[in-house]
Amino acid sequence: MKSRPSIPGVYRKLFAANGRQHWWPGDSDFEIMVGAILTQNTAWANVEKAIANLKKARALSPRSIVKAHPKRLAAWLKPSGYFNIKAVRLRAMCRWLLERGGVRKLAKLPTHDLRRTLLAVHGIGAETADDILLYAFRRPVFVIDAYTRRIFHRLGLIRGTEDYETLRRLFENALGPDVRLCNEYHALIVVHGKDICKKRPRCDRCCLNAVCPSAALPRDAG
DNA sequence: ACCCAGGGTCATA
DNA sequence: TATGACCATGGG
Repeated sequence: MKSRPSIPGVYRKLFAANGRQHWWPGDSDFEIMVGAILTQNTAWANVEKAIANLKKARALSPRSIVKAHPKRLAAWLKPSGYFNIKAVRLRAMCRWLLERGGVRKLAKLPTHDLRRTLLAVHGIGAETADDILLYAFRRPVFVIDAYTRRIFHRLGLIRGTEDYETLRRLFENALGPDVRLCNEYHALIVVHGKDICKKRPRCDRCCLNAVCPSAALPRDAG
């Protein structure tokens, strides 16, 4: 007898199987924001190398990045891929920080105002903005990523084609405004998402087996 | 030699 | 609104 999946129920399973993830990795709120840009469609291991380059050059600050030569900035970012584009995006984010008086001042804004101004920055889209809101500004925001869509589609809770805001509200309504919960939930999804509902899933070994309708099927029928 | 990774922008229909 | 091209490195 399987229990029906739910958004809070999936969290309990993920947490029970994997424990706390201690996210977001980074030594400062600014480093978290830099990581959020650099990790766009990019493996985190590559992002770490780029951030290490910035640290070694003592360039991990808004001022250093804005005044650095574009060519040199791109060179530091090289290991993270898309380095020309990310150099532009990183500069845009740092300019925004400086113009707005820094993280401390921005932290006074209500969440929806903070999101609006973040989304106005070139290179910051919905997911990156929410990464920054949740992990750098500690706002109760649920981040929707490709793993979230795939896993919850597989569980039969969503169609997977809903737009970003629709899914974000769905999750936030189901969870309530809980920073700790949003933080841990998204971290669990990203860190363990690769092993869940991937092609030819081993449903018998998946930690969501007990709540996954697809797990009862013989093969990959999802 | 593929395939993919903690997306976003821009052009086109 | 909704696809598609493009960006680019590193690990499996």
